[in-house]
Amino acid sequence: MPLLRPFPFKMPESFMQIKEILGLTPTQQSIVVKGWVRTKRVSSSVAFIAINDGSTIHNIQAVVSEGTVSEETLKLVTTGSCIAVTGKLIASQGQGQSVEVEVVSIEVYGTADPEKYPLQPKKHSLEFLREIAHLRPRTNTFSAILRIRHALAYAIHTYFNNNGFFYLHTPIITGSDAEGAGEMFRVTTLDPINPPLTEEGKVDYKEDFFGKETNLTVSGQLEGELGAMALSKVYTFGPTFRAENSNTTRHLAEFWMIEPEVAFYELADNMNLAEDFTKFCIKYALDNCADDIAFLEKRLIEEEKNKKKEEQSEMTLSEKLRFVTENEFERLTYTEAIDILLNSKAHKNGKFVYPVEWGIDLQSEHERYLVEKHFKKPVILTNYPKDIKAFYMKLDEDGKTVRAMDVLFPGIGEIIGGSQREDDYAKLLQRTKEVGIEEESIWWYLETRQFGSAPHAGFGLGFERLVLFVTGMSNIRDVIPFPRTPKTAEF
RNA sequence: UCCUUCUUAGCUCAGUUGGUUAGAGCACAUGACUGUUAAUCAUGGGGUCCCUGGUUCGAGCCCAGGAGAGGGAGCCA
Repeated sequence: MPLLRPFPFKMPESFMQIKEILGLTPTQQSIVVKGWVRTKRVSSSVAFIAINDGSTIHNIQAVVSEGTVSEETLKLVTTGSCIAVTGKLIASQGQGQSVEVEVVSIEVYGTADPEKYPLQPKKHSLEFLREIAHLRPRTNTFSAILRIRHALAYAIHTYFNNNGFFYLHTPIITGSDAEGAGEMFRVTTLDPINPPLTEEGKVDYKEDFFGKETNLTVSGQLEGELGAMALSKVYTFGPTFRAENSNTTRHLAEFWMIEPEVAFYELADNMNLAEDFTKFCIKYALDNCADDIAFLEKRLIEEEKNKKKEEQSEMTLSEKLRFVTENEFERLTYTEAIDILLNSKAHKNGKFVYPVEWGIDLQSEHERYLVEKHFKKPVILTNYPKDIKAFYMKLDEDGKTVRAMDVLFPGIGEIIGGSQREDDYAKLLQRTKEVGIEEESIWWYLETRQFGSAPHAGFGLGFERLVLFVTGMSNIRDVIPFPRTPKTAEF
């Protein structure tokens, strides 16, 4: 990413980041480098210090000639310590970097006892790094992931802004559990030992902070729809919470979700939006995070060497990303997908653990077969049976299926779930009753269908699943700085 | 929540049918080396074998219970 400064303001050299310094032409200009020491190599007359400040995957090399820095100071410069180096920017005599800093002086901001500092210059397992999440951003792998995560967040806002969407801030504390998207986290200020009770002996939430039961949101969609009924094109991008006891590489208790909602969009428009949007974001990362993606790609190739041949992927990370941006997503209905599965060799040979028939909720093995074996690219499945989908999805003419769509990605599974929403008041009311949602709890949602109702559609994208795909990582706990999962809320 | 695998040095792991003083690589420390690229070479220090209980003359290894972690599944984004 090029650094864009809005006004003609020259950064003082003492505040330049390493990314910027590495791009300068060396003219022996004086320079200050501030960052954390990655490695130090000492020989009798010269020492080399590799410094990183997180602005780029690349380190800058500081060269200390004999006699310039006291031995006591140099001794404090260890892996993990934080230093400020003052010196001259010169062309490097060695291979591997074009510029380096000829050191005049070093100030040690913070030492790091090498006997105790856990991140020593060697390979560490991702499991170990998860235990030291407060330090793992200092590794190449995690700094690369965090920079890509940032770039994707920026790309998301850019895409929507460029396409006439407004960023709508939906509430994080919610009084409705209407969507039924999952178990919720209770929000309360009541005394858990001695709560106020009703006459029937139940907890009296009228006494609670909000005067009713409240939870952390599982989705901003319903409020997003309210916004779309006024601003036409809106999106949310915020934290979302699920109290499900899921222990998988694809689920978090706290994650970030993007939910566009658009008035006058029907299912086909929604699919176009989902495809165009994901392609834009991935392309943005490819164009702007080339160094970080190249680093992660190299890391993956190393990792795959230890795998069996059949488990190794056919494409490198960047090939996989380019493949997605350059090919059409395959679009088919649920019913067509069931036919493909029924006619598959896997089904005929009894390879599927779960049986296939019209009406089932597709299992991971079925989705994987469609995406990874049959089509070998992202797939959009539409028009699912109404019984396995949410109450707010628009009923098809046949009365059996709804205008739902799931976007399935290789390796990740469902990355997007969306639908055209039911805009007919009577039908929506009917569905809420069928599913057992109390009318009073979402009166405000139902009312939008009575006052100027309009066809509209939207979807939800799990941000971490997108980051997972772009970084090529395999565990969702490694693409969020501080993961929240069952039994884990450290840091 | 279910299935399954694992837990031995700071990290990654080996440890034979139960048998003396538990090993390796990396990391770290010290020394050597005139420019290194996670430098190289030499030497050295470093252990609650996850916890509790049991079997046994004897347990890192066998048994029971517990805790934590990984992978898969379900639920989903």
